[in-house]
Amino acid sequence: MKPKDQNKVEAIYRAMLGLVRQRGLAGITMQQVAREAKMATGTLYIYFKNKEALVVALTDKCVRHVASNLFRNYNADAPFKTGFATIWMNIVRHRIEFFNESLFIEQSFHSPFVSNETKLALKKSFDPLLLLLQRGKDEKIIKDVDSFWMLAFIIGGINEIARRVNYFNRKASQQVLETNFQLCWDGIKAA
Amino acid sequence: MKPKDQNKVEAIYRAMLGLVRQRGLAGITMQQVAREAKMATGTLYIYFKNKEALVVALTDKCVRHVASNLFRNYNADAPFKTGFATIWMNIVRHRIEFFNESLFIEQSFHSPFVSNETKLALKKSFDPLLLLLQRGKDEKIIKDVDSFWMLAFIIGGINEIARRVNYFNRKASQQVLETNFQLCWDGIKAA
Amino acid sequence: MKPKDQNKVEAIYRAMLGLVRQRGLAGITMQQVAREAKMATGTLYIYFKNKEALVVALTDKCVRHVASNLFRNYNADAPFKTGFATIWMNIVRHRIEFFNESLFIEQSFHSPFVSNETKLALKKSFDPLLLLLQRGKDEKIIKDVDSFWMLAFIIGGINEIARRVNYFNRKASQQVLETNFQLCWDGIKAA
Amino acid sequence: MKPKDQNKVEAIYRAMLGLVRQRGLAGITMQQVAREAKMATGTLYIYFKNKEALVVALTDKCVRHVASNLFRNYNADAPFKTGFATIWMNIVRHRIEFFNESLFIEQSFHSPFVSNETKLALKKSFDPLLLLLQRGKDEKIIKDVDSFWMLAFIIGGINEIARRVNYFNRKASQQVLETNFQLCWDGIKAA
DNA sequence: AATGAATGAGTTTTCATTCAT
DNA sequence: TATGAATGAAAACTCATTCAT
Repeated sequence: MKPKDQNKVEAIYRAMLGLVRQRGLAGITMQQVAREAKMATGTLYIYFKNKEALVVALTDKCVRHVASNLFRNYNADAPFKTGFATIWMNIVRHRIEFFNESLFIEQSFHSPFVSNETKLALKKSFDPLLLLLQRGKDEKIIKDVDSFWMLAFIIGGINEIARRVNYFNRKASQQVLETNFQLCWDGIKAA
Repeated sequence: MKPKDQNKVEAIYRAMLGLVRQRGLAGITMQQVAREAKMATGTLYIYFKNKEALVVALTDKCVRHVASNLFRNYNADAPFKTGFATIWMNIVRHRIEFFNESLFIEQSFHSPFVSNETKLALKKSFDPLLLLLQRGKDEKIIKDVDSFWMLAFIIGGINEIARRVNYFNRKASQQVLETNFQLCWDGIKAA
Repeated sequence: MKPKDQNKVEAIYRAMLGLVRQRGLAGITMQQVAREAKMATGTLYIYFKNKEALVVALTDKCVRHVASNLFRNYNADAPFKTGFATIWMNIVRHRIEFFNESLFIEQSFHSPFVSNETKLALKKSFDPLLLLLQRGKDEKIIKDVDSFWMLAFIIGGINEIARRVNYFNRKASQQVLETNFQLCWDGIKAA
Repeated sequence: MKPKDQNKVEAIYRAMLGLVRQRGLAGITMQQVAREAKMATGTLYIYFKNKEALVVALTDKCVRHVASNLFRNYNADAPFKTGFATIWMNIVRHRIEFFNESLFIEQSFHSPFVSNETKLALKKSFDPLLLLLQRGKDEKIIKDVDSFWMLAFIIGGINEIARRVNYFNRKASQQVLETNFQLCWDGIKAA
């Protein structure tokens, strides 16, 4: 009586994420995943019906992971800048630490597998930030710019930091992050 | 690779770029490319030795395309802000219009095909911008922030604009671009 | 410009039929079929979407083949016994000569692939015989037995002849067939 | 094969027989058998060395089952017709009731597992009937037709009755059986 | 003995590449 | 050159069998 092993699922996920970075999502073979996760190919199919199911499940997990981290320690009652800085730091740290997950999400969103539902879920996880931006605009703290584009500005900068940390093997010290936050903040703050 | 018929080559490139967006680079088959380019599979191999050669050639082309557009109309002798705005607009317009090319570059950089040389070439195409940023810092017009991270800030915002235009089917009017430029400018300009 | 090759389809069918006899339907691998048909495995998939499609197509073909042979040379206006003998001989000869097809039909009917439609088509191909039996009963030439069971009696005997010819490697001479027909005829004819 | 628990063995046999009808012998997986027999896959291997051993054992059992039923209540000293009718009824009833076993025998005979010995055993189980037919011929009660073909005629009709009862879900009443016997009898009886 | 997850060889299917036309 | 059927190596997936519990 051997129960299904949650560690195996984790190992499979870890293997996928590691490989995506090297080969790109569709360049990955199930054999590679199995080898990387130290199990037989057949075992993958005990845990996932097929490759598509694996991709879908991992995408969902990554999307939920993002959502669960975005607003950690965020207090909606704190002053605007405090709240915004908290979220900004959350996102940038998540993106850096779990860069492979972001990469995986991006790639899987370009595969024919992932549902619009999942795509929407990712988008909706940013809603509280949109709410906060609205409040900032109401309080005249930040510029009165369409939140869609302001979010682009904020997220874009963050993404690129994470990308560079990972691709150019740079360390993002607290100092660096604060400097970068300053650029972002000066960009959005009301004149 | 005997480009007797340059139209065919273009058709193949166009097919690749269109498909990458839908399926991701590695999800593409040569048959799909051929069908999309309205020719027989065998014909692809008249123009390109194999799939790798096709990916490499297209990557090179896209990288050269970026480089050739970045500094269009840029006058190194103009005032800093004028020059910077010119470049910023060049990049954002290129990224929006040729979004599929950017996507392709990103994906092909994750494939085992593309050489470091090509990757470096892309990086180097931004050198004049780095030069300009240095001048801006020297002239105390912009903040004294490591150009590596300042570039991240600038490019990140631009990337995200292009992404949103394409994924959310938004129109980026001159108005929108100027507003976004303002955010960026306020971010980098010296206090 | 090489057109799809009908000979290939025939070769595949022939290979399948030959193999079914040795291994049973589900014991056949696509590789075996390909080897037997003297082509590469991949080629099978040019002609048939997958194994199931191949089985279905061949089943249909065999069923249509039976139907097309049952009533060859049959003249509905001839005396009952003449007509009946014609059909009886048609069936027995078809079953003997194309024994592998019968075998294939039987096995594929036990697979999860084949539609009820196909099964019905086979059943319906016997309708003219049922009609003839009815006439024979009306004319008091044959016994007044439910045609369903009378058909069982007729067909059962024929099947077993074909089986024995093939399994025991016996020759079914005209003489033998006539003797066997006599058994059948004496069975059904009115007292 | 340690038949500690005969119930398990029976359950496995029952599962096999049920599945063969639906999927065909070679379409059956050990997992399906296990599920159907309400036990774990591993358990099958406690009772049978491997799949082949299971098929062989069940085939033997089915063949022995036929043999044991053919001549039940048969009295070699009774008049010919009485004896023949007894056997005919035995066979038809066995074939109808244990149709899945007949099916299984037929399919397993087409697999590479079953030995010629087993095939011969089945054939030999009909010997007493052949003997009886010879007596009938000697006594001029039945036609002087090669017993090989006369048996084909007799068995063929029986097989088809069983097939139709099972495939068309028809009930074979005593009445129906007697009618069918009459067809057979009229076929073989001397002119 | 019983279980069912794990294994990996074997099968089905795909796809880059070749080749006859 | 252009075609697309043919090829066969490689990928996805299955399943008989084993093994730790």
